[in-house]
Amino acid sequence: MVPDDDGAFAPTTEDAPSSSGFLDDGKNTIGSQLASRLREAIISGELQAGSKINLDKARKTFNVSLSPLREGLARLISDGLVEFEDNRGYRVSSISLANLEEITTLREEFEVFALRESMRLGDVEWEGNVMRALHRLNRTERDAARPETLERWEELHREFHLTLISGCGKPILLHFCRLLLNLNDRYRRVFLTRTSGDRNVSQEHSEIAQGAVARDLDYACDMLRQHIHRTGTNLRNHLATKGIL
Amino acid sequence: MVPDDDGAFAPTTEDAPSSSGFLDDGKNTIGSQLASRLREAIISGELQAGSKINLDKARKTFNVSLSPLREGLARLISDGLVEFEDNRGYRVSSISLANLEEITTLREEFEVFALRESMRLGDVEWEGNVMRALHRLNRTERDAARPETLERWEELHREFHLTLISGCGKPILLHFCRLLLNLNDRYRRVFLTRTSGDRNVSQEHSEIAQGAVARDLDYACDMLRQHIHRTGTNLRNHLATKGIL
DNA sequence: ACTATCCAAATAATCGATTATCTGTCAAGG
DNA sequence: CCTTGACAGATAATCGATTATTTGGATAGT
Repeated sequence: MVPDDDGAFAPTTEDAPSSSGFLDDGKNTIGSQLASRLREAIISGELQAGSKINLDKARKTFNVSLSPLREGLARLISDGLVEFEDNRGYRVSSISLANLEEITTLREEFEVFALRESMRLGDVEWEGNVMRALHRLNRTERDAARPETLERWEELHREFHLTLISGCGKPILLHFCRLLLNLNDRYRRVFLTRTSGDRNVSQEHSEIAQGAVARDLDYACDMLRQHIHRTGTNLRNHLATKGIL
Repeated sequence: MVPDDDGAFAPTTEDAPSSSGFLDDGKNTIGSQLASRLREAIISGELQAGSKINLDKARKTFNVSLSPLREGLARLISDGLVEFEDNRGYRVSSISLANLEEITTLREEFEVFALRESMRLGDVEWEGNVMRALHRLNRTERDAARPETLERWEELHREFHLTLISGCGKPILLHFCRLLLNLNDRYRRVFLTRTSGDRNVSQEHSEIAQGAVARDLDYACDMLRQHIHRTGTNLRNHLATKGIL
């Protein structure tokens, strides 16, 4: 289905976008399952940024042995969500204004570049995937009162952004973007439970998607850049407000 | 020394550039040592691209237990040099024309961007580091007959490129560039034991470095881009010649 | 011959116990 | 009162053995 996944960074344990999963989707080994659970725990803020991860406690919490625990943590290192130091153990990556700003800047650079390449190279199937992802996202409500809707929305939002750039034919670039999206999502999950009033995010997504399938390179790229930039600005404000320097 | 290493991707086990290492430089745990040895084995081509890594054999070869072996391999996954699949084990990342071309393209985009940021933000110490790295590189000969000189040159070359962009103040970006450099170096180590006749690589490096410290943004970026592009072209030719599709 | 099914060897994943390293605390010496 | 060193508890790293999964080949059925 995906055309070229030859070299490094072939998708390792990412979720398959397609809906009809009749064959088991990874999640096989305990290590994999742990990676997923931990990833969710970190991105959702359940595991506080910067906090140390005590192996013994984690082992008991998840009822597993050290080996798969380390295995799972190792993957989160690749994702940039966990840091490690020899003989000093693991800790959840810390957050900071500088970190957020770097993530935003790099997303503007890389994601926009990837979108441009997708528009240049993407086929009809890619277009279809984009429109589907857009539709599913826009039909999903975000209700701050019901956490499960937030989770669902986050999932579809992530899916939308990844689908947009999925036509670029550059696995490594996709890997980088996926990673940046992970890091970015944590900030949003933690600091932003609702959209700032002066934005119509659904419309922003629609504009990007429509520009993309119409191959209006400059327009779509510009819209995406602004979209990312606005989110960055909003997050920065909330970060400042809610206390973290 | 390095200004901000706050968020994700603080340097994990990278080699310290400075020469006078009076305190132990990481390399502590067996896992770390293994990661280094395996990285060198892969980049040098000793471990063939695409080949499967049999845990049992590796365990015996290196006289270690599974735990540190997996630990080491996990790090190489972060480096993009090893791939992993649940219940199917590890294998050395394969090489391909498409992969090489992506690496080259991304280096042109990211490394040039990082250089521009370095010139914008770098301080005098950064300038000094660049000039030192340049000097050390240019004073080192590459003799195809003596492998140890090649290794030494590769190390200094890598160091030079990383130093160039080390002033950008963006740890994540640096991480990405380091990764791309790793991937790229393997191609060079395997396919290119000497420089193509029509190039004066030392001079290319000098031009980039001098443009950088003179803060001549456009010139330095252009030189770097060309430098990367030429290497990509050379590698592509050798790849085609020496048989791999 | 061709496919499907089952078995055994190979290989990966996990566990529980052991060893090595670190961290904080307290006492002795300056 | 501050520094230094040693101890003990906490924590991380490693090991060897055990369990689970995959793979290749032999066998039976069509």
